[in-house]
Amino acid sequence: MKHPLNQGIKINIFLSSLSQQHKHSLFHTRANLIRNLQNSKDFTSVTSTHSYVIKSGFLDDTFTINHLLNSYVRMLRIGCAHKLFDEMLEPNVVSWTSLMAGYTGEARPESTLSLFQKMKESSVLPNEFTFATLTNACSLLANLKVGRTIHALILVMGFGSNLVVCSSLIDMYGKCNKVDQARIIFDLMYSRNIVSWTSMITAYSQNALGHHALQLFREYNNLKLGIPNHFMLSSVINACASLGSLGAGKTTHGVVIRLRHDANDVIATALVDMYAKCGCINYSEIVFKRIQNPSVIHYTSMIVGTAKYGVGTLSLQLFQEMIDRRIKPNDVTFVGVLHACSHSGLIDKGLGLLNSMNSKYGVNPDAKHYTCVADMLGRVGRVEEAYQLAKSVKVENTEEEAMLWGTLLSASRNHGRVDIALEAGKRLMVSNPQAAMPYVTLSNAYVLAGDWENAYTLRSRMKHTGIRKEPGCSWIEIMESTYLFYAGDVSNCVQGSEILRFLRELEERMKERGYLGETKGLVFVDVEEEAKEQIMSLHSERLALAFGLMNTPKGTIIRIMKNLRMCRGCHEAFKLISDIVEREFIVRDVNRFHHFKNGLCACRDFW
DNA sequence: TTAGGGTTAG
Repeated sequence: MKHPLNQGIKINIFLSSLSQQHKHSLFHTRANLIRNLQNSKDFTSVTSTHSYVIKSGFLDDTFTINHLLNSYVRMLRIGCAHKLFDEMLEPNVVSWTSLMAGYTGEARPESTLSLFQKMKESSVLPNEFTFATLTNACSLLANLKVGRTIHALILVMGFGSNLVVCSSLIDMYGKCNKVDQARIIFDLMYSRNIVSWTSMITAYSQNALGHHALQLFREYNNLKLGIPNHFMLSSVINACASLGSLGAGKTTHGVVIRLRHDANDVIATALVDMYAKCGCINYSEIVFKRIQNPSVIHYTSMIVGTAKYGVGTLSLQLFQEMIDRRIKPNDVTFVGVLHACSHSGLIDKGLGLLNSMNSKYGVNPDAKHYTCVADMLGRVGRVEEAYQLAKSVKVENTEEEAMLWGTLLSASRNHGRVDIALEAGKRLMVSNPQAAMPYVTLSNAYVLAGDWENAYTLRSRMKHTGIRKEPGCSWIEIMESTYLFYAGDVSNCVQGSEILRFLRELEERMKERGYLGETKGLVFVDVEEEAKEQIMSLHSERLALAFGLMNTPKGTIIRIMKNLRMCRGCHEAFKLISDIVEREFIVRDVNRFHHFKNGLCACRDFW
């Protein structure tokens, strides 16, 4: 095995044969080359320094070449990095790890893993960064089986207690939805740093456990372990977004401003996303407009936010704006614009975008884009077209399959196509036999078609196989209190009768505007439990909406709107409620934002 | 010199 300091020894032997003046000159040249590489902002300056490296005779110096390799990795030029690596005389652990990190950074985790296989055949031993990089590749793959194999290897090689490795393992288990396993690793760590705390907060946030994420953040602050950095704060903002917790989100934004992280790109994305998910698209817009050079991710975040808010035309305007500014859209951008078209009834526009994705913008449509289009067609009743499209789509994994055929199942239930619902349901049951959604939705499709026998058979099968549906719930946050509504249960609501009265009024007004929606659900008094549960879920969401209209600022109402299944495919209903909101309920929050802008709301809860 | 963060359809 090579000594880790081999390259240092080699250059020292070489230097010992040189004059003092020459040695000094060489060190100076090398330092300059490395500084140039570290400061490189574009590919041209890296290639230019590369040619100096060759001219100065440093091609055999592993330390310098590692810097060059890392610069290519930073510029996302993995081909150049790999070529350089292949030409290296003595690649060390940093060279191997840097190249592996490069492949992971370019979303090619399989290449990272196969490179590791080659590394094992070499005489270079992996270190903690190699295992952290490998673990990251497993996170990207979201492949728990491979991740566990790497974890086992980590334990065998004696890195099981390493700080760097443990932080990456927490992240990996979090991304594989094994948050309990992540917590076990976190709890067993001998020492932790801000990275390990952030990894655990992120694991909670990404697994819909926002309250746990915020609790851990409070713990970090109470223990006075240090000032949160932008990594930690962006994870906390994401937790607020996942909770739809506007209050906590604003408080964290206050902290961000106080700690002067508001100019950070990733924080800005998290804030745009958080405000949009909390229904405050106007705040998202304020944050967005302050970003000096918005990237494709900033634009995409705004496009998705406006799409979910129901203003598809604004999403399309933003899309055009980014194209005009020569910002290249990516695959997620197209998910956003297609989603916008779907939720705003802009069918022709959506189909046009799908057809031009590749030819005009160089983005290949894949299963997720076709799912958006199937949804778009399904919403307006073009279920047959959606079905034909779905059959032609090549899905790469069960998640994509679930999204595509789940979309078809909902659309066919809503439009009375029991035949398609049955096929979609069967596909979903085969790919994930434990999922409750296909049983419940297909059973509802049967009920809607008057086929009680099949609905009953399905329900029995569900019961027999022990598949249970978690009760649906919705929640709203009013003046720092959270109100939770479980499906079919309004017992915790003190203003129940008032809400019901308002709900009736709202329904009447919707009917006046032509909304036909799901009112027929209310006659399902004798349907099977699961079907009733779904209907009651809808009903409780309406209650939540009514409650929101009476007590909450516009933002919260719109967040609830986002969740309201009753508004699916009904642009008119959306407009109606938006009108009501615009007229009656927006003043208070605007004033609150005035204070917030001056940083007065910062640190109230968390510090 | 190598590890952590952002946007995603039912």
